[in-house]
Amino acid sequence: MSVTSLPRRTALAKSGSPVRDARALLKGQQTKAAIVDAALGLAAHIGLEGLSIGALAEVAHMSKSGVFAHFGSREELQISVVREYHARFEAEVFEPAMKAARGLPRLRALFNNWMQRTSMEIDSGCIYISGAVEFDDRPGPVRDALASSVRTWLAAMRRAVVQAKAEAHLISDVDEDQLLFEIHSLILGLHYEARFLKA
Amino acid sequence: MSVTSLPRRTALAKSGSPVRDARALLKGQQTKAAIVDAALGLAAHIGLEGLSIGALAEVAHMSKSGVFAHFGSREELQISVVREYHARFEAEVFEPAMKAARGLPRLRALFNNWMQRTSMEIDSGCIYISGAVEFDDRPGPVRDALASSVRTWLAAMRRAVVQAKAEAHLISDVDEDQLLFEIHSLILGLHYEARFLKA
DNA sequence: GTAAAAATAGCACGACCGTTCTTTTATTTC
DNA sequence: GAAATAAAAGAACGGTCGTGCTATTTTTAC
Repeated sequence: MSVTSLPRRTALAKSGSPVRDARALLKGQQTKAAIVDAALGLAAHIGLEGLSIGALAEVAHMSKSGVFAHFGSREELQISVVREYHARFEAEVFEPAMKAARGLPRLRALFNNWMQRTSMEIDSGCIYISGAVEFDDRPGPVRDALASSVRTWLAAMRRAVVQAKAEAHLISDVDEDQLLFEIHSLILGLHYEARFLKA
Repeated sequence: MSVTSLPRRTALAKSGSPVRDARALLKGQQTKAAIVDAALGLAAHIGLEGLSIGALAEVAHMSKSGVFAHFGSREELQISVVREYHARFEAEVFEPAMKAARGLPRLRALFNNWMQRTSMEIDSGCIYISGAVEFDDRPGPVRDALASSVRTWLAAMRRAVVQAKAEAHLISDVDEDQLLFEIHSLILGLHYEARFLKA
């Protein structure tokens, strides 16, 4: 079995002996992370709505009920996927750009990272985009989690625009919200062309 | 029954008495048109993938098999919906704009009609956008029909840009494809904000 | 009006879905 | 080690799906 060969990740547990807490995750948490990882890969291709527990179980080499037990409902699984996507997006797009100087350099870094990620997602898809289409008419916790993540990211992007304007790196009468909207739109256009109209 | 109160549409039949041909569609064609109409309304909300024959039958007040018989497969139904959407898009966005003067006026008219339709689709959705997300990883005749329709429309939009440049309504060094891309992107941004991030 | 043909309904199928419950296995605690 | 506990599997449920087959009804043709 390859489970024991997985890298042990440390984490703070809510209670219990501090000895274990400092060493590794419980086995359950470990496989749960592996399931979410597989689910994210699957959802990126076929969408959050297309994500089925049966297909996920097959990919994860587990039984349906084994997978299910970790989440309690399909909705909770979808939310876990959204949260994981959010974390990776932040780590890959947001955080590296924070090393750039405040103002236009940082705004450029953010946009470049965003574009680069979108380009690399050509064969996997962005769940902020596919999820928006799938859940724009479907209220509920999944949509809420999705919208919350997107709004968090757009707010970060907006801060960068405001700062660039404050640093006088942008002409003074630029409309922050309009610029943010146009940046976002270009990403959506890139995604559409690359994913759907490719070749 | 309201079927007889539907507007009778004339059409060329493949054979048979010319007397009937000039008067009305066969009953079958009539209800098929009604089914496609209902299917389009349904697909606009829940997507082409979410469109199920059972749900459609309920909306159309028919049996599943009654609906199914008109298409022979779910795929054929989806393609019919795409074609119907294409026809309406053309009639609503493209054709009225052709009355505007060639060049920038016509380009503006096209863009305005496009924007207006997108705005009115806030509570129904655009299947050129939702379909792109649903089928970007799913090759087949539905994707082909969808991509063909979108490409036809984008090509028309591009012609308008080229003409506007030829009429010297645009500065001479504008890149037609880049402008087309930016126009398309703005529509996608509008759709995203209005449908998903609303309120 | 009657016969041919088309349209629709009814029913059943196998497949997959999310979920629940029970049993077995693996892990942790002492 | 053994006992306690967590994790995973297995089987079954009711439901919906697309689709095929066979009647029945409605529409067309003469």
